[in-house]
Order: sequence, then structure tokens, then C-alpha cells
Amino acid sequence: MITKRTYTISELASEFDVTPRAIRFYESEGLLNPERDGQKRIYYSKDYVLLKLILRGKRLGWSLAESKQLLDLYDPSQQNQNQYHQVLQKIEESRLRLEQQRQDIELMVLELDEHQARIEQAMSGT
Amino acid sequence: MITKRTYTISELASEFDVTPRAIRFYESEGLLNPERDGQKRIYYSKDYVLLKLILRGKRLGWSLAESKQLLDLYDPSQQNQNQYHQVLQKIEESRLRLEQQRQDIELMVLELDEHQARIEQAMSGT
DNA sequence: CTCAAAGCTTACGTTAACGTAAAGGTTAAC
DNA sequence: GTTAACCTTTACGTTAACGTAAGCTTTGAG
Repeated sequence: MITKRTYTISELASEFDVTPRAIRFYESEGLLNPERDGQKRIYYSKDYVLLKLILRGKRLGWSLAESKQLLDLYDPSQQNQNQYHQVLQKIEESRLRLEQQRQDIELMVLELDEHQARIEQAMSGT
Repeated sequence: MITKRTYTISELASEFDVTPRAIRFYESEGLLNPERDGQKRIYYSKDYVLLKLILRGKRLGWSLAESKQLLDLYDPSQQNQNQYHQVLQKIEESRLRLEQQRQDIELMVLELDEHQARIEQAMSGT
């Protein structure tokens, strides 16, 4: 019999370099729903993955509400709420936003490259 | 004699679909510094570009303070403040962050693709 | 047994990025 | 010459995403 890997809140916190408070906050906002052992929260690898997705969203500037929408798309227990074509539409919206971000990144990197070249030019002329 | 293109604050606002208040706020945070005609602010294409960069940063989840740092790198009048190698270092930091975001986007898009395929599978089986 | 470490809830505080509103100046059109 | 459409400044309000602190419970180690 295999026992699933579990995490305490502080384990999860140090794993991702966030505070327990933040993790609890994500739960209060409906993004996580860990099981309990009495009072204590128990996190499984499912929650681990969810937290990873949340933090990925944060790095991309998504609000928790936006990330929640995305997570809900993947949540089978919510599948009845969201009609299929509605899900497909939300997927498409996310994709568009990501595409825009991708463009923004390309441009930023290009400009950084150019500016770096200018600086190095100026430095060589010292 | 050519006269440069200028913008009023509301022109610039509607151009980028933000409010005049937001533009004034960016100025108060030191990201913009439009000239004046008496009381009135006058924006040139230089400011137009700056605002574009600010909003691009916002789409990538950068704070105004972070965007300001980036803009300061491009500002020649600040060039004396920032030593060359310091500038190069900040450029490198920005590049790293953008690289991380790029990765995050790749992963998100991949997962969206997979999920979309699953949905379409499920739909075809109706 | 006891005490330190970790967990819990509740609640108030904080920062960023504006929104909203008030009160007033300027100017082009009628 | 007055009204509508903008502009200005000042100031208080709001929301998101936690931080911080207080007070209480649980638990493994010595």
C-alpha cells in the first residue's frame, strides 16, 4: 500500500518561498481547498500543483481572481457549472492574453538588446 | 519649419484607453514629465513612447516602480547617476525576469492546448 | 510534566494604483 | 458674455494581496 506524499502548510510555504499566511489567503479566496486532519491543513500533490499554477500566474501579473478562473477550468468538480463551449471560450481568452504578453516580452527584450549594445559601444570608446 | 506633434492629456488618454487621472498619476510617480503651456500639460511623441512602455510593463505585471527603473535606464539625462556596469546589470536582471515570464507563458499555453484537446474529445463523444 | 515549535482563527494595518468628487481657471463657439 | 468642454489641483475613497499581531490549541522532545 502506497501512502501519498503530503505537506504541511509551512513545508509548502518554504518549498515555494511564500508565507503560510499567503497560502491561507489563497484558500480564503477559493483557490485552494486542502483537507484537514482535525484543525490542521493537509496538502497533497494536487494542492502542490495548484499552488505552482497560482504562483506562475502571479509572475505573469494575473490577479488571484483571474487565476481562479483558470484553475476552475481544470477543476472536474466544477465541470457541470461551465459549459463546454464556455470553457473553450475562456481558454481562447487566456491564450490571447498570453499571446499579447509574449509580444510584449519580445519587444522589451529587443529594446534591451539594443540598449545594451549602445552601452557597450559607449564603454569601448572610453 | 516642421512643428512637432503634440497631445493633450485626454488625447493621449483615449489613444491608449486609460484615464487622464492615470496619466497624471504616472507623472506624480516620476514616470512622465510633460512640458507645460501655462497650467496645461503638453505631451510630445517622446511622452507617447514612454506611456506605451509603461502600459506594456503593466501588461506584464510590472509595478510602476519597476517600470520607472527601466525607463530611467533609457533616460540620457539620468545617465550620470547610473554607472555603465550598473546599467548593464539592471538590463541583465530585466532580461532574466522576462526569460522567466517567457517560460511561464510557454507552459501555460501548453497546458491550455492539452486541456482544449481534452474538451474537444469529450465534446465529440456526445 | 512542560515547554517550545507549529498550527489555527480573528482582526486590524499597509501599500499600490488609481477612482471619484469638489472647487476653480481657460477658451472656443454661439 | 455666457455656457460647455476641457483643463487644473487637492483630497479623500477603494480594492487587492497580503503582513502583522494577539490569543488559543496541539504536539513531539526532553
